[in-house]
Amino acid sequence: MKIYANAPKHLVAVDCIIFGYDIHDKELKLLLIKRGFEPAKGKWSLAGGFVRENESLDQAASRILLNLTGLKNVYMKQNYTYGDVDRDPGARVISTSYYALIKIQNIDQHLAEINGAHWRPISRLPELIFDHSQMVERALAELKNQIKIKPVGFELLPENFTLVQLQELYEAICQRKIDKRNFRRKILSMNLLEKLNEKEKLTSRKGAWYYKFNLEKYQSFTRNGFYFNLNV
Amino acid sequence: MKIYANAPKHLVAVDCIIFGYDIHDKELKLLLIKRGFEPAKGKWSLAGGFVRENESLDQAASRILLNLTGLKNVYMKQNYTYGDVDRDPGARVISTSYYALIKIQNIDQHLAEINGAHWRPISRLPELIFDHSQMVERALAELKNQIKIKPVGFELLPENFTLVQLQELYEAICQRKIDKRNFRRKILSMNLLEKLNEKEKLTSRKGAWYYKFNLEKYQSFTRNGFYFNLNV
DNA sequence: CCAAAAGTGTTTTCTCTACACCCATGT
DNA sequence: ACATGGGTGTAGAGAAAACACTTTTGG
Repeated sequence: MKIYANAPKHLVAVDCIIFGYDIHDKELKLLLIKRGFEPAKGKWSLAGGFVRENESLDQAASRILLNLTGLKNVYMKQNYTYGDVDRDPGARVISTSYYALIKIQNIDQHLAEINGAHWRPISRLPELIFDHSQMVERALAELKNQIKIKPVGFELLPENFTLVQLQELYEAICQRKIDKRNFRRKILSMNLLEKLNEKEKLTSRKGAWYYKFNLEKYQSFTRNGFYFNLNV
Repeated sequence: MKIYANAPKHLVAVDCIIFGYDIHDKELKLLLIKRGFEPAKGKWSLAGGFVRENESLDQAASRILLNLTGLKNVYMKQNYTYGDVDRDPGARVISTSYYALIKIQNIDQHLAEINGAHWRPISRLPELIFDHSQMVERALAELKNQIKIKPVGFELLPENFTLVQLQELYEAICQRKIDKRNFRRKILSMNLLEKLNEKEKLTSRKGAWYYKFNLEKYQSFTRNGFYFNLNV
């Protein structure tokens, strides 16, 4: 039962698992920061911060991401709240994790550098402080699920992308090889992609057609009971 | 970036969405309480309470459930954290919701009564305080997903149950009619149910065989890469 | 013997998977 | 002309869905 007076108060933080995808080396990456203060100074951690008096958790997460990357209006999703008493050796801190999907090429390099942020491939992460590795694991598990049932993969790609690149993204996240013909049939049959009159010519002589995701179509299909489903 | 000193502190609460299932009227229910204090005294709400200094969020949720129902070792799962600044008009409170699946017949009636707790069918819920309706909605959505991919339905049934009862539970949660033959074939083919030498004779002359869920089998199958999947 | 609920198989449809060759182009 | 990556269709297997009658037994 809630009794407002005399109820204890707690430090509440938000930690951001910032995913990016590099179309060139075909790897899913995390934006990590070198912690600049005690405890655990110099160790790798997620981008985090305390929740202020007059901001919601969502706002805190957006603020932290903005300060680190200069990005607004990014796909972010709350993931889990970590509340063990001793999870942070500095003090009792309750922390809610959010994951963000960003277009890696859009971030403000200068800002990121100032804050000691670095991209690290998900397959070779350094040791992280506290329970941050667990946060990453949980977020990655959710991303793997989400990408099959919601068109969130496009948040990680440039506006225009080729079907090869899209497939490589799915392979990087699902960590398995996908059949090219089956993949293309499935994604194209949803009618969510718009074929552009332009080719990507850097990686092959023939060139690959660019596509882009059509959000309007997706939203109108969704209103009619359509469900995204890429069962890869 | 975290700066421990001078960071603001917040009231942190836990709210429990307590699901129960009545095999007789075949309805999914919620255990709600009449709030005994201001603000919103006399209104319906979820069971909640503030997180103490020396307990984790999980422990707080278990404590609240125990105090209300007398039950321990119940299936509980964290669902979402609600952090809008003005969600509680009494003060700024950040609240993490947990849902619990309990066997309705096991609760301590006396304790529940003292605390003003009442079962209400999910289909005809009263208006709830604050954002509690939203909490219920989100928890129910997750339950609908979970019940298809994890054997959590059994948490809501008595130890021994008939296949008819199990199907009715699925129909109540998924809110749709399920084909009897397909349902039985799927659930039995997983080899998780043990047929008992006893019949339920109250609802029919022929009687229906009792079954029980075999947790050991489930765990050993799970270790071998088996996934529960009742695609209803 | 009849009412009421439990229990039981088969066919059809659809979805998923596996698989190999031609195309376009820059050098 | 050839090397390189892009693009394309079909057949077979397995899963899901649709469907109706028989069994049991208390009264």
